[in-house]
Amino acid sequence: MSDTNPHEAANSDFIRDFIKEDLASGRFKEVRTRFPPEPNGWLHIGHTKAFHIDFSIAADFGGTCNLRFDDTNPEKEDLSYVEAIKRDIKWLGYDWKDREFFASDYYEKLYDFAVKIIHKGQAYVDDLNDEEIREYRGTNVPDKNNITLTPPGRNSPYRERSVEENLRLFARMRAGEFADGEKTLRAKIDMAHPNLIMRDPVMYRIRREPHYRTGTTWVIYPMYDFQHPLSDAMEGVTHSLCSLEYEIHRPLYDWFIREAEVFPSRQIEFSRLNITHTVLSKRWLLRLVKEGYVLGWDDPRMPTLAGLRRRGYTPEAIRDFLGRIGVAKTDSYVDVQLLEFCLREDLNKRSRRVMAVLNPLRLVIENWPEGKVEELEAVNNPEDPVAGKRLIPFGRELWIERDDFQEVPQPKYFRLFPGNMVRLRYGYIVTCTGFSKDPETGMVTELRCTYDPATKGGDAPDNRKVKGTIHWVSAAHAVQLEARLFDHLFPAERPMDVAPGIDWLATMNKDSLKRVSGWGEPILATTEPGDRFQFERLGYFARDPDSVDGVPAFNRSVSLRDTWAKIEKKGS
RNA sequence: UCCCCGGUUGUGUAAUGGUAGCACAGCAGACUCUGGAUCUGCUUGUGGGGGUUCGAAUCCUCCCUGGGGAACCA
Repeated sequence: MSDTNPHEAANSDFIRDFIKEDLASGRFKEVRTRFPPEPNGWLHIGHTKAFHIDFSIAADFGGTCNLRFDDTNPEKEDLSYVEAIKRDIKWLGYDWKDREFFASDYYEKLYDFAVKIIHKGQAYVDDLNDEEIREYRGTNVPDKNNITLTPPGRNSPYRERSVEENLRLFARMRAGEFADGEKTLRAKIDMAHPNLIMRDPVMYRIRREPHYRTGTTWVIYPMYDFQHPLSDAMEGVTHSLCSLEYEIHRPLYDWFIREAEVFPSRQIEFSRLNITHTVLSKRWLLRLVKEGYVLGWDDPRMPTLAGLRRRGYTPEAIRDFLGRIGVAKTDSYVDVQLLEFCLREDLNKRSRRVMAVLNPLRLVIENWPEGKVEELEAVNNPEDPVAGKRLIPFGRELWIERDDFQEVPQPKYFRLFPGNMVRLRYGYIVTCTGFSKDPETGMVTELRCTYDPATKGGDAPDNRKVKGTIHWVSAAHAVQLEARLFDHLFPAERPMDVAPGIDWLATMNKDSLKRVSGWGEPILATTEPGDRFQFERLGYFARDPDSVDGVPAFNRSVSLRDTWAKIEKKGS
């Protein structure tokens, strides 16, 4: 990708500073990074921060970034996730060229490294089961209430097996001579280490589970802590960038590199992305899907890349966002409004304008001849002259937005009310002469206006001030459409911070999707899924792949900035 | 409890011993055939105490406070 984002070019960050030091000191001669997704779920906006950092830093330093699937857990991984992840990364505009790797391709080499470490007397086969391991580690009761002490762990009774016995046992583990969970291979480090990660971590486990790539070739699988540093080293990764949760794993990362005597990759950690009104936890997102709170992983309300894409987000907007949020070690919560700002800014420049009415009210122009139709010229995009112009039909009966009429106008309201004049965008200036009401409900059913023939196109030859301009659609030519209006899935700014004892699902916005039926310009009948428009005065919309009974559906990607809404809110 | 890592306007992020800046949000105004866009201006910040220094967001120290960790997941 050609990176033109000024924000990331201009700013330095602590990772880039480290890299500059490493290059200056000669610790590394080049920069290689990697993005290591586990193929067990869909990519969301949080992951994009990680791979944006990996790819853009490599690009900044003239280096490369590998895509490596960290697929060492056969129980959760699947080829379909690999495909989805690749599709999403490509869509965002990042290119790993031919550097596509799989940790599962390294199984044989990793096994050899394990043997090497056993030879050095730094690993042993343990017969303890998972519960016993935890107990021996000295912390059988994880306690968030800070009551328990952390005693030093105790050595496993199998810790002092001879190298020969360990070698023999490990080979038998691989050969499938033991049941799942019966034995593990553990690094022999220090059971009294203050960092519990270092208390003889498990390197290999036995699991008779077919792997999506290696099938039933293996019954032992390497653990992340063992596999990751060695995979990095084998690929010559200089800077292994990951999120803060791995910070306490770094001593172990370095330990395996030292003991295996391989390329000294360096791990650097940064804080992961949080966004207000959004959850970015795989587990939470899975529950939303599984329990039907959303329509699927690609529901436009989801923070998944698939969801954002369907919602109408552009790769450019997301990349701009990623350049603006920065990189640091502070736990951060980025305002979702920044993401929305980036989208508006991008879409404002590039999307065609079109008129659509989503809450229709009939307007009749009393002095317009029955049956007469005129074609009026409209600008496709005032921000982009190249986008050209189009013709839209105008007639005696129009649909306008119900909100654009008030029987008794509130202060500062300058749209339609009895006696007031507004401009119909690209049409004529009209004056409201009356309206009808449903006697039962009190709802306004129809508006009547007269038009001024001298104002064709919307220009007032006498320079009279017309404060309001409203959008409209000719009723005789209107195309029916469905608009899907979204609100945050979570009303709380920080939905993950739920009070103890409260199920976060109970805090969800029950009304985050509104489907409304409306009318649009004729051109909207010929759109394709994925097409993006600005519906003037309403927001940016993207045509959804889905449609009901041939009525095209449009997702509101983001609303327009709405100054009036603020005025209205203050007035109430 | 122990170990690790953080705390700069509402939010995010710069300043690497020398004028605390930028963006979003917010507020006010200008302009406008989208109450859009654009433009202008404004408010708000170095968690606290002590120390080093001519000078501290930055270095030292104590405290306060937030996050992470104790999987045969990654």
